[in-house]
Amino acid sequence: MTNRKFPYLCTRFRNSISMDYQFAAIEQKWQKYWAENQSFKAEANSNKPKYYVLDMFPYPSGAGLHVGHPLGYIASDIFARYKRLKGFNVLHPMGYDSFGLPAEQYAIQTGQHPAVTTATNINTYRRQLDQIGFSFDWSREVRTSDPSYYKWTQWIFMQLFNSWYNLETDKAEPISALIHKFNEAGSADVKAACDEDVRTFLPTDWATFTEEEKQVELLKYRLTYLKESTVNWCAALGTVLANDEVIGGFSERGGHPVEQKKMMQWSMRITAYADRLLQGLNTIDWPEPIKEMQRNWIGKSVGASVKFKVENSDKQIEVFTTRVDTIFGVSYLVLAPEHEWVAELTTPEQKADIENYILQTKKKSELDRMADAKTVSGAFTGTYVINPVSGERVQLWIADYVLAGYGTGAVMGVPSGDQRDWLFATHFNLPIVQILDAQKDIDQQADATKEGKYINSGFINGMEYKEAVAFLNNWLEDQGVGKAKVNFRQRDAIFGRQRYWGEPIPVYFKDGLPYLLKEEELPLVLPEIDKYLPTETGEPPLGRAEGWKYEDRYEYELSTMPGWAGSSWYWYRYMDALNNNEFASKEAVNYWKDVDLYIGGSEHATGHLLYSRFWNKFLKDLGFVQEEEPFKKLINQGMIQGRSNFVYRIVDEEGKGTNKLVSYNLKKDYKTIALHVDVNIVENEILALEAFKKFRPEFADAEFILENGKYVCGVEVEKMSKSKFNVVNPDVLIAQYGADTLRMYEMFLGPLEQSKPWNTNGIEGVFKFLRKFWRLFHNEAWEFTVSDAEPTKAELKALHKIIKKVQDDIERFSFNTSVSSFMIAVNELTDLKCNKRAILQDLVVVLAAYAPHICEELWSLLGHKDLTTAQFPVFNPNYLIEDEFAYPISINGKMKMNLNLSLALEAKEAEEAVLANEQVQGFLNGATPKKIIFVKGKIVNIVV
RNA sequence: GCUGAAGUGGUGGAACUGGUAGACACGCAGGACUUAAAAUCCUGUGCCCUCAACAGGCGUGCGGGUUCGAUUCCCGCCUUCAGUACCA
Repeated sequence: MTNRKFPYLCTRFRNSISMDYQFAAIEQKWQKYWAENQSFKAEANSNKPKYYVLDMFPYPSGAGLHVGHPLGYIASDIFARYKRLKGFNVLHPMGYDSFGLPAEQYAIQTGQHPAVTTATNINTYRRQLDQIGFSFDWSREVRTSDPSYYKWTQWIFMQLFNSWYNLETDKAEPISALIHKFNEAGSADVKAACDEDVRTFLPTDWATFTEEEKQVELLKYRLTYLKESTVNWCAALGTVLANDEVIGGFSERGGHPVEQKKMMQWSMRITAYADRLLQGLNTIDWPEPIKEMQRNWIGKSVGASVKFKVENSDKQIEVFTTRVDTIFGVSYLVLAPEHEWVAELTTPEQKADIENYILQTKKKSELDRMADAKTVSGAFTGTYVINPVSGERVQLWIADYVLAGYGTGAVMGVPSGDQRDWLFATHFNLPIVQILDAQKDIDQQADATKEGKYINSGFINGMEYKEAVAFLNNWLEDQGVGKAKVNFRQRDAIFGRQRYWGEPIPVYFKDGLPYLLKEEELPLVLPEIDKYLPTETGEPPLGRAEGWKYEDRYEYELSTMPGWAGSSWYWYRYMDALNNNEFASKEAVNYWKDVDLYIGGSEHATGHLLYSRFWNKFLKDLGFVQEEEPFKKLINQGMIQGRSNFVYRIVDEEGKGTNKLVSYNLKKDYKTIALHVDVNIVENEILALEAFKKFRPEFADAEFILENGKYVCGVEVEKMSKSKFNVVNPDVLIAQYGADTLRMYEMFLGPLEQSKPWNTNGIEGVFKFLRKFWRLFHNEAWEFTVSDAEPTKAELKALHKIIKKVQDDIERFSFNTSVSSFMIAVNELTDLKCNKRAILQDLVVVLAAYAPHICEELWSLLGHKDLTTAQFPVFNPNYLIEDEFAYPISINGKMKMNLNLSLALEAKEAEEAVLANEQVQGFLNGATPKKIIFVKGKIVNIVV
C-alpha cells in the first residue's frame, strides 16, 4: 500500500518525506528542545539518589569522529538515560582533553596557534556529538587547555610539591609537618617515601642548614620533585616521555625511536602509592584484564636485597632476589652491561672482552635484544665477589639479560633453581650446585621447587623453605649485609615535557632552586611565542617567550605538564565546573563522591587509569575528596576495527596493471593485485560499479569480469584509517538513517566489551525496526491513532516481557540483546495489531534510552510532556504467569517433540500424562522407560 | 614464555543458574505487488541422506570425562586476538 505513494524510498536518502517516520525532522526538533530546556542538567542538590556516569573524554583530533568513537558514548548514554527514568539524579558530563601533541605538531608545520586548531576541532566534535542525541550536561563542559581549568591542575601540582609521604601514617602530609619533625628530632624519626640519598642529621644540624640546603633536602621528600634521572628521550618529538608512552623502544605517538638520557626532570612520586594502588584494585569492580595489567605494571615482588663484597675492593654489589633461600647455590654474579661500576670492576686482562661485549649490546636495538632472548651471551670481568653467607668467592660477569632499569641492575646466579641461570652456567661452564633434596634432574634443567629440605647450604641445611627465608633475612640484617625487601617494577612518573601545548608548571627558579608561585597568582597562563620549536640553545619552546619572567627577574620552569596531568582529576571538575574559588566545592564533592560507572578503552590501563587513582588517593590524603578510589565500576568498550574492501586488478605479463578488474571468486584464474576500494560504495561486498568509476578516475573506462552479474569485493580487517578507505563517518549514516538507528545499530553489533570490525551491512534491519515501531502508532494513512481499549493478556505479556528484559540487560551491560528483544516485542505487537495506549505508552518509555528522539516524538503525540522526566514502567511478573507449557519431550537426551502440559502438574502426574501420549509411545517404539526425569517448567527426559 | 579473553550456520551474534542449540538481524533463494526496476510484504533458509513428504543421521575448535541431559562443568590439546616480557 505504501509503495506507490512513497517513491522517495527509491533513494537511500529517505528523509524528504511527508508522513512516514521522518527521522531527520524529529531528531532536529528534539535535539533543539533538549538544548533549550537544559533537559539533562544534573541537579546540584537533590533528594534523589545520585548516579555518576562518565565517559573518557576525547582528545579532539582533526580527523573528527569515526563510527568507532561513539560506541562507548552510546552505551553510557543509554545507561544514563535509563538511570534517570529509574529516578536517579544523574551526572553525565562531557569535555575535551585538549592539550596534546597533534595540535602542536600541526602548529610547527603551519604556524597556526594550537589553541585555534583545538577550538576548530572541538567545534567539529561538538557538532558530531550533538547529532547523535547524547544526554550530556553541557553546562559542565571542561577543556583541559582552558586557563580556568588548568589553574586547578597547577593548583594540584602545588599541593603535591607541598607534600611528602609519611610511611608511618601511610599517607601524604603537608611538607610543614616534615619541617616540624626536622626541627624537633632531625631526620631520625622520619619514615618517608623519598629519594635514596637523603641526609641523616640532628635537629641542631637542621637549624644550621642554609635556606638553600634546606630546600635541596626537602626536594628529596616532595611528592613532585626535580631530580637528575635517566629518562626516555625522544629526539624526533624533542621531549622526554613517561614509561607508558614508550612501547618497545619507540614513542607511542608517531613511533619514533626513544633513547635513555640523563636529565634534570620533574617527577611524581607515584611509587609512594604503589602498595595502595595495588590493594585498591581488590575493592573496585573493574575488568580483570585491566586490574591484571595494573598489577603487572606495578610489579610488586617480595624478596631480599643482599650485598656481595667485591674481592680486593671496598665496593659491595647489591642484588635483589626473590629466592634468598637459594643463596648457597650462587655460582656467579651478573651486572647489567650498563651498570655504572662495570669499567671499574673489570681487570686489565678482561678489559678488551668486556668492552667488546658492551659494544655488541649497544648495537642491538631493544627489539633485537628481546627477539634474541634465547641466545646466551655474557662476558667475565675478571673480578671475584664474596658470597656473604658462605664466604665463597664467585665470578663477576656482565650479561644483557640483566636489565639496568630493574632492581639494582645486578643479580645472583643460581643455576640449579632458575632456568635462565642454568642456561648461562651451562654455556659458560660455571658450577651447578643442588641446594634442595627435592630438586630433580638438575643436569638437564633448573628445578625451581621450594619443596624439601636444604642441602649444601651451610647453616640452613635441613630447614624448609619458610623457615630458611625468615632465618636468612634476619641473619643478613644482623650482619648488615642485606635484609628483606619489597621491590616494585614501577618507577616514579616523569612529569615534565619539553613542549609548548601543555600546562605551564607553576614554578620559578631562584639561585637554581625551584619555588612555587603563590596560589593567588594562578593560573600561570601559557605565554605567546613566535615559533613552536625548541630554542637555538636547546631549551623547550617556552624559552622563546619574550619577557616571560616571574617578578620580571626569575626564570620560569620551561617544561610543561604531560598529557595525563589534566585527565588525572577532571571527573571532580565536572561536579562543579564553574567554580572560581576551588577545583570543586566541598558540597559538590561530598554529594557526587565518585564515578559510579566509567566507560572507556582499555588502552588507558597503565596510563590515565593509574595516574588518576594516584592523584585521587593523594587528594583524599589531604582531605580534599572523600573516596579512596575514583571509579567504582569500569567497563571497557571493544575497539571498532576497520573492514576494508578490495578490488582485483588484472596485471599483464610484466606485472603492469591493466584496465580490467576481476570479481573476488574468479581472481584465482588471473594474475592480480589487490586495491583498496572505498567501503562506502560497497554494499554486502557488492561493488557499485558507476560509483567506483567516479571514485577512481583512472578506471573510468574499466572493464569488469563479473560473477552472476555482480562484482564481489574481497574483505580484510584492518585499522580504520583514511589511507585504507575503510573509514565510515557517523554523519553519513545519520543523514541516511538517523541517529536513533545509528545508536541502536552500534549496540546491535555485538557485546559492548568485544572488539569487532565495523560493518554497515545490517543497519537496514534496525532502520526497518524503527519504522515498524513508528507504524504501531499510525493507521494505514499514516495518521497517529491509538486506542484506549483495555489491553489483552497477550499484549500485556509482550510488554512486561520487554520491561523485564531491558531492565536486566541494561544492568548487566548487555545492550545488544535488548535491541533484539525490542524487535521481538514490536513484531509481537504488530502481529497482535496492538495500538493500545496502555501498552504503547510504556513501550515508548522502555525504548527511550536507546532511541530517544523517536520516543520523545511519540511521547508528545501521546499527549505527554518531557520524556526525560518520565518513570520507567514497573515490571509485573503476574502478566508472565502461564498455566500451560509446551514441554520438550526428549528420549535419552535427544529432543523429539513438544507436549502441552499444565504447569500445575507434579512429577508423577506429568509422567503419567507423557506416557499416555500416543506420539510418545510411537517414539518409544515398545521400549520400556527405565527412568523419567521431570523438571517442572523445563523438560521431560525419558531414559530407555 | 607468561597473563587475560575467545573459538557456535554464508555473516554479526543469541542461548543469563547444566534443560528445546542457532533467538534477533543481515545475506541468499522463491513468491506477491509493479509495464518494469527500486521499495514494501509473504514464505523458506545449520549440514547430510531422500524426487518430495514423513522419518532419520550429524552438528557449538579437537580428543576424552562427569551427567538422565553439556555451547555451559572437569582434564588434555589446537587455533585466534589482546596485553606483557630475559622482572632476578
